[in-house]
Amino acid sequence: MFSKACEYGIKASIFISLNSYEEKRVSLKAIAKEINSPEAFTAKILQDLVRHDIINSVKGAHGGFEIDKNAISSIKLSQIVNAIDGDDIYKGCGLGLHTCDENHPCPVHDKFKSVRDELKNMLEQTNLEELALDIKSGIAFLKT
Amino acid sequence: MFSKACEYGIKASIFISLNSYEEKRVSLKAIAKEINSPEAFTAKILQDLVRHDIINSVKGAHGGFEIDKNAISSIKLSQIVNAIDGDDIYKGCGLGLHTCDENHPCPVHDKFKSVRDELKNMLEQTNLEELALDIKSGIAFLKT
DNA sequence: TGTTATTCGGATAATTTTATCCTATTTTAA
DNA sequence: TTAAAATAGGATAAAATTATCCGAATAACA
Ligand code: FES
Ligand code: FES
Repeated sequence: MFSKACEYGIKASIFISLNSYEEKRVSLKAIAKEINSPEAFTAKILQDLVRHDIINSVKGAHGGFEIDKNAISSIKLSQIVNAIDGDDIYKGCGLGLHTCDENHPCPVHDKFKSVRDELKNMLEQTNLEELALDIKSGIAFLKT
Repeated sequence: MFSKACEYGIKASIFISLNSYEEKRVSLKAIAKEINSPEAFTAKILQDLVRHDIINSVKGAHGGFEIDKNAISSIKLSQIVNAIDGDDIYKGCGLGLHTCDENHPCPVHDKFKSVRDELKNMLEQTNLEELALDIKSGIAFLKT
């Protein structure tokens, strides 16, 4: 459904949120360890999120990644997915036609569209805060 | 969402259905042309569907691919997706945890599960016949 | 019987995604 | 001023997916 890059991006963002609530920056190393991802690859993804202004990075000793505490509850999953995987998952045709087009639909268009729209709504309505709280309260986990 | 291989597999199956209703076998070449897919790659996918007993192949002159006319309405999209992409899309964790597990859920589990289940239901309830009919009646298309 | 049309299957290549490595840059603090 | 701790970013490699090529097997038919 999502790319590995996107999965890492989401998990990393959740972990960063968790720490940003406590004014703590987290290092790449700590993130990769926590979400069980390859370090260098994770670095690329974080850079991408920084460029998209979703997270913030601070270089040098005592640096790391953080998210504006006041922004956490307004950052939606859709922003992260968009930044990393683009909008294909929302707009693409289920059977790979060049574009999904009501006026030139593929055979699964109607059925596919409703699923895709539900996914879209889910991603647009879910914010980082609620996800982070589930980790904090111990009812959800970032790794197996 | 689906792999290219899966997209081709679905489109090919629809086109074969369409012809099987009229007792016509279709060649690899005709299929690839109709669904706008690379021929040799499509061949691999068709072989896969044959091995999974979803479609039937006949070698030699006047050979080609066909689907048992009486089976078309009972072949579900889910069978094709399963044959080609496996069941990850139904059962996998949205954030890539090793398994999706109610008792050890990732932060998006609940929200993701409902989308995934809707997708699953859609694929399990959609059969080849209805898709083929949409092509036949001209309200849907297999290529751009 | 031989030729032609076809699928099958193995080997290989191209592309994309995922992952690693190394150096440069920035910042803190001793 | 120097050392240490960190991110940035370019180059490269590994793995997975997508795509191509070619000979073998099979079946129809002249
Ligand atoms: S045209 Fe295929 S999903 Fe809309
Ligand atoms: S555990 Fe992640 S979707 Fe169920």
